[in-house]
Amino acid sequence: MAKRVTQCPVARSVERVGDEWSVLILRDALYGLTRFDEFQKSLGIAPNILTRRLNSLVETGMLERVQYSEHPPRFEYRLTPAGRDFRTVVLAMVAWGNRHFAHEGLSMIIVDAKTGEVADPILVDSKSGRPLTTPEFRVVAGPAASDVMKKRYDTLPPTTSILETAK
Amino acid sequence: MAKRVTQCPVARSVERVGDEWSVLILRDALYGLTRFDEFQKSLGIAPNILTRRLNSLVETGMLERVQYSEHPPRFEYRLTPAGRDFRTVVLAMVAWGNRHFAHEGLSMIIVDAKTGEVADPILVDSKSGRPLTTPEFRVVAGPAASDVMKKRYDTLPPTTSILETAK
DNA sequence: AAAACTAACTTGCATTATGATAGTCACATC
DNA sequence: GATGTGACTATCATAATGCAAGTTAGTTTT
Repeated sequence: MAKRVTQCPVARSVERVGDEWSVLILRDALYGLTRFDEFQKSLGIAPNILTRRLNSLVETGMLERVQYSEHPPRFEYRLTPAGRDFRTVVLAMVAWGNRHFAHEGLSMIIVDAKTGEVADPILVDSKSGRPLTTPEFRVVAGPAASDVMKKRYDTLPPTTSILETAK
Repeated sequence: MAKRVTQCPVARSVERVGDEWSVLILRDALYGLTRFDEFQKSLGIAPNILTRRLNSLVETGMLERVQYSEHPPRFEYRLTPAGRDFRTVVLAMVAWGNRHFAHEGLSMIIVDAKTGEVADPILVDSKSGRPLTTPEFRVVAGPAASDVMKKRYDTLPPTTSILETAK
């Protein structure tokens, strides 16, 4: 895809993790993997592709390449704060995938570390605690929105919008 | 990427929306777009690519191709329940993007539709209302997990894991 | 001290996907 | 009859991905 100059936070996310490997690499990094060959074994990815993806994740500020041994020279890839916070998106994917594509039962769940009770992840407003469902909450242009973004997200959508209104 | 047979809900999500356009198409569909040329104009995507992506989203159960006019024959792409629920992942991306890549200010925000107050989206457990942060919550293998998944997610990670434990 | 091993990559080349442009087809409207 | 619209398909150049093999800098084994 051509490089885009966009304000949309979704498009910006896609620029960073919008290929087929980056999300899986970050999933593994969030799980605790840090080394080149760990990722390679876990993902079955070709080494040249892994190199490219790791470099791009470093460039976009998701990972950091850190030398952890001088003799021999060895490197590991550590999550940056932004990369660590990508956990929220991964967990949203886990929850969504479990809701719709786990016909033979759940193979991955989120549980309370102490009690072991299964958690059911939903998005809420941190202040009010209310779930971010439609039509109670809307997506609108923010203070720094460009004219294009304003035009798009401050007017009513062309047809019934799910981001704005329940169908 | 080669077709994978995996249980991981993250990988399953990536199979469906792991290319550079699908997430943006779904973003637009969630906004309310349904027609071929609406997507084309909005995204600036080549028509042959759009055809392929729409077909793949229909195949994977995210969209439905529905004829809304017989004379002339006209079609639109409607979100399935799974596609509509993908809103949760998109909102997680919006929140994450806003937290880390909106240095010049927010261009897209989620607000209370009535009061207009800005919402701050976080993931919580729907039952207890507690935020799904580490180390209070862990990701573990579920009842339908394969041996590979069990081995991976029921044992302690190789190094400190963010999915499991705070760094 | 040579041989094998490990981690982290490159290089070369075939295959596949993407992207730009142009063209098609069934209608509808002027 | 000419032009317009919606939803594409076809062709071909460019770019990305994938596989296999090779490289480099060291460490460990025999």
